[in-house]
Amino acid sequence: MSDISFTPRELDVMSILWKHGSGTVSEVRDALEEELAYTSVLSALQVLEEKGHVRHEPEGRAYRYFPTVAPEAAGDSALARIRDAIYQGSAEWMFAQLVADRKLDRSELERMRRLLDERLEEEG
Amino acid sequence: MSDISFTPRELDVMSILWKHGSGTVSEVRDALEEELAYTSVLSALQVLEEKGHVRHEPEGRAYRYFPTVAPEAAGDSALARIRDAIYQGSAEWMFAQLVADRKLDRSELERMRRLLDERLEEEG
DNA sequence: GCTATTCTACGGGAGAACCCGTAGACACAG
DNA sequence: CTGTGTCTACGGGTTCTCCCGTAGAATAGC
Repeated sequence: MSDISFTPRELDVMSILWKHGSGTVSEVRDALEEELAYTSVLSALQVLEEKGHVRHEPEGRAYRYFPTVAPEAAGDSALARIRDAIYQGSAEWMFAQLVADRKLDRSELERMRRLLDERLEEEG
Repeated sequence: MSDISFTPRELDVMSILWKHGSGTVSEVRDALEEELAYTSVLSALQVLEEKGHVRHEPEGRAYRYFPTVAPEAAGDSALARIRDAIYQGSAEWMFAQLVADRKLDRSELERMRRLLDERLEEEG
């Protein structure tokens, strides 16, 4: 499996691109929580492009950047890493942690159960 | 909440300590997949200690290192980070990814549902 | 006692990550 | 034409990460 991973700052930037679908340097910069210099954000995007996680198209005088990696792919990678390293390979244990979160309300939990039921059905 | 995070190598080391409860430099070194020099492993542990993720006790001539952070705490941090950055804050979406994993067998899925049911009960 | 082995402490080098300033291209306003 | 503003390219400085060699202390073996 392609191992997709990001540095903390790269993840910040990718998160914004995933959220908005795409972004120019200025848009990413504005969406970023921390205030970085324009060129810092540009650098981050150029590095991400070098690594193949992002591509760009000219738009007017500027570039518009698009993610080339789906969040699901990045998520799979990240979750597998956590499962193996922190939960010793136990998806169930990780799941238990997830479900233990007090912030989850009843409707969310019910939708989760529904997802699980559907998954169990297709399992046969 | 305290934001716990590890570099890739640090995570390798912590994973071993969590798995075995504790470890000397040699033990960690032996358990590591990649073959590192003895002093490389020592360095990693010393850095982890500096950061407060690990402590040590003398044992015979050597030091025995103990994690000071529970895997659950690290897991919570890591999962929250993934949820917010990759799944745009949606625990449900992340959950769907988790459950979609084809490698999960029926009994695992059923135990997950049981956990979910218990959680729903205590939700009232 | 003497040697070999097994530790830790220390320091440093290579490379990645991170951040930014400057230079130059381009467009637009006046 | 002449600023003024916005954009990318480029390069460099700083810090972190990662890895390891050497030095020296302590122990074990003989």
